[in-house]
Parts: sequence; C-alpha cells; structure tokens
Amino acid sequence: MKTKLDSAGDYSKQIAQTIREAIISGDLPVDGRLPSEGDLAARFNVSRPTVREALKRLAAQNLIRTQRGATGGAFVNRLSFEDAQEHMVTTATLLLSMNTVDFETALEARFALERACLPLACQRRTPSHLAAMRAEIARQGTDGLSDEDFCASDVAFHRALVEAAGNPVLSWHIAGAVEAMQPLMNMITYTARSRAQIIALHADLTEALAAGALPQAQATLDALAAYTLELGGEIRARRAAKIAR
Amino acid sequence: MKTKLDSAGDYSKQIAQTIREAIISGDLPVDGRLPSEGDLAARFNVSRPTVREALKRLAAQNLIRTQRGATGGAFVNRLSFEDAQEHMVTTATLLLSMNTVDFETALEARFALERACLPLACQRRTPSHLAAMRAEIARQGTDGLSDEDFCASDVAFHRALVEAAGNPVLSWHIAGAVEAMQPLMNMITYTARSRAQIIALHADLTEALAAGALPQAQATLDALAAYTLELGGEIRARRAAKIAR
DNA sequence: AATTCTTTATTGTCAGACATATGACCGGGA
DNA sequence: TCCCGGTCATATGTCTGACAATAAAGAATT
Repeated sequence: MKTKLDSAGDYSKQIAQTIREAIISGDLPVDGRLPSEGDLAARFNVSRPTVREALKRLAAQNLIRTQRGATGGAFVNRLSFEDAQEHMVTTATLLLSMNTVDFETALEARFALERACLPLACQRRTPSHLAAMRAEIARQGTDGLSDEDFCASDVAFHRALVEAAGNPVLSWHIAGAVEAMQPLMNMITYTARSRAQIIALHADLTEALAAGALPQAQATLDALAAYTLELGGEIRARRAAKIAR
Repeated sequence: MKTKLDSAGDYSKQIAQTIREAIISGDLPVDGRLPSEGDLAARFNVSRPTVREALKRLAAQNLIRTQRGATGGAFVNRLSFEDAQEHMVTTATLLLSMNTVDFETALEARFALERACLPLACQRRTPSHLAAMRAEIARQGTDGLSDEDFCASDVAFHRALVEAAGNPVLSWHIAGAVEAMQPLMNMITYTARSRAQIIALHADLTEALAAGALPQAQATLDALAAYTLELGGEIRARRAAKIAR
C-alpha cells in the first residue's frame, strides 16, 4: 500500500507526522517494529535518505529506537518517565534561557509547583523519603563543598520532597521544573551563612513533613522561597543587564 | 576547524548534541545562522546526509528552522511558549497513554498543579481573565453542545484560570498538564445533571476568584476535583480492563 | 529608474554503493 | 544429543555524486 503525501515539500516532515500519529493512536503498538527503511521508502514513494530523516525526527523525541543487525530496525519506544523528564528539562531550560524570563518569575513558578505537592507529601511520605532528604541535608553541611555540588544536593533534596507526594505524574512535572532551574541556581554564590540558613530551613521542612504538619511545612517552604529570592537578587540584576545589552 | 567526534557510531546523534549544546550555551545566538550543510559536513568530517539527519533531529525539537534559497540555511529558533507547550502536551499525552497511568493519578496531579496557582490567581486576576472564564461558563450552558465541545470549553476555562496567575512559566507547566488530560476527559459522558453541577462549580470558582477569596476558591476546586473523579470512575474500570487484557 | 533575466548559494531529494552489526542457520565435532 | 564455530542474510549507518527547487542578489534591458 502506498501512502500519499502532500506534494508541498518537506516529505520527511510529513512522513514523521504520519508515523507519529500512528504511534499516538496506538496503531503501532509499543515495542512494535516499523517496516524497514527500504520498505518505508517504497511505501511512501521516496528515497531511503528521506525516510531516514523522518525516522531521526522521531528518534529525537524518543518515540522510536533503532537497532542494527539482522533482526534490527526501528521499534516504538515506551516513553519512560526518565526520558520524558529529560525531554522536559531541556525544553524548560531552553525556554528559560531564550525568553528573557526573569529569575523571580521562574522561581515563583518553581515554588508554587513545589507547594502543590506538600499536602500529598504530608500524607504519604515514607521513612525512605525522609531518609533521602536527611542524607542530602547532611551532605549540604560537609566542609569544602563547591557551590555547584551544594546546588546539586539542593536539587536532590527537593526531588526527594517531590517524590514523597507519591504521584509519578506530579513528580515528572515538578522535578522537571526544579531541574530546569538548576543552571539559574548555579549562578548563586553561597556564603557559609546562607548555606546554614538554607540547611536549617531544609531541616525544618523535613521535620514538618515527618510530623505531617502541613501548615508548618507550607510556612517553611514559603520562607525558603523568600530567602532564595533574596539570594538571587544579584542574578536578576545581571540578567537584566544582559538583556539590555 | 574540524570538530572531532567519538568514533563510536551515531555521528548524526553526536553532531546534533554538539549543536544543541552550542545553542543552549548561547554560543549560537537566537536567529543566528548555522553554517551551511556542506560546511558542517566538512567541519565534522562527515557526509551531507549525515549532517542533515542531525539537523532534522534539532528541527524536530523546534530548535532550528530551515529556509531554502540563496540566503537560506538553518537558523536558531527562539523557542516560543506555544512551541514548548505543544511539545509538552505531546510528551505528556504519550506518557499517559503508554504507561498505564491510571485516571486517578493523572487527575490528582492535574488538580494539585491547578491548586498551586490559586493563591497567585486570587491576587492577580484581571477583569479580562474573569470575563474569559465567564464566557466559557456561558458556552458550557448552551443546548446541544457535544461532549467533546463541552470538554474543550472546560479546558479553555481552566486555561483561563491558570493564566490568571500571571506567571508564564507556571502557565506553561499547568496548561500543558491540563491539555494533556483532554483525551482522558473526552472519555467521560456528561449527563445534563453532571454538566449543571460542573457549571455551578465553575461559577463558584470564578466568583471566589473575583472576590479574592482564596479559601473558598480552594474548597470549590477540591469539590470539582472530587466530582470529576467520581465521573471518571467508569473510565478507571475501562482502563483497568484494557491493561489486564 | 523600474523591470526582467541571469547567476549563485542553499536546502530538498534521489540513486546506488559500501561498511558494519547481529541474529539465524547450518555443519562438524565431542 | 548437544555445543560450537563459521557463514549468510538482513538491516541500519554512512558515503559519493548528482539533480531539482527555491529565493535572493546582481546584471542587463527597456
């Protein structure tokens, strides 16, 4: 069967869209194998390089994976949460870097989202979640930790907090937002005093969660947001200068 | 200058990643033109089709656009919020459809996120936001509206609610989540009684926002979440059957 | 000066070929 | 019989060279 294409150029784009729809509709099942490149070329009446460009478009979205060899080919990927998250992080990072989003707006969104999972986290946090958070707090207190490592640990802490809500879809959204903020957070220079302040707030938050004390957790998170905003003040100025340039 | 590539295959993937990093780092400015395919091929010491596959990968992520002709080439795209959102919606839709995420989990995440923007929306909603919400409520009350149209209007209502928070980053996240839920919501069959119930809740929510009454808005949203969950009960059963199949 | 034609640079597509990876198949030996 | 190795078929990955389509810039003409 030959599938027709719009004569208006960009065959590879049209082919990618056709296959994408087949995947989304479930017509091509997960782990199902697509026809070989040669078959697809014959089917769409185009050359193999054109088909390959279409397949690469899909591969860029993690929709398919390819395998070489006799039984190889292109297979429909089950989109894992990890892949989806990696994807969202790159998108969010680009969005923040290319759209003159100021630090305050990004931070406001991030903490608003994080606030959304506090009620669930208070109910569902398990000892292992709390342990993960406490482990990161301990790491944040070690001497000689670079700013970047401190920041990475901060992300890990918040990630654990988000996981405590026990909803993978929510985790996907919020962890993506938090990770995408990391490049911005990396611009902050943490003094010993500001680190101590943050660690204390982290500890308060963890204990509030452990006790299931939602109001206290919310208040602490708000305090953390306010303090981070204060620390980021200089970044805002720097970014503003960059934009005006 | 020749850029070296790892000899381990998938040149097109490596080239795409190299260029992607150059874009993210700001090395290649927005609207900047990439070297021509031939130049890139010479630079990376590969053939033009290989370069083209790399460029198609980037094009699939809306990172670049291409233009034919004498002054044509590949240009760095400014990733718009619309593009990014479309992206996130397809990713989220796939995630929901391919990962046996049950209706309850998805719904819980959606309403948790939406709850996150209520405090901001109470402070910042403008008359135009309220007007948009009221317009959708009116539409939802019209006779002869199909279930799909009702659902689309529901999405538009919630979208307006999210916009009222006045934070584009937050809007991007939450509106994406809400839209991704639409295929699931479309499975619900709305009776006249359930429509009336939903419309009443929408109206309450709008008035609470207009009055800046946060607790009331939160309570109404919770009620809406609970009612939607109730309506979706049959869907859950259907999806469970599909998974077990 | 305005319009039209030509040139030129670039992407889009094609055809055929070779390189490479890998599972399947088959034959021989313990 | 069972295991092992070689061979082969098939598929993706890549290269080469070419032509078509397009759009802007410059040259020629009115």
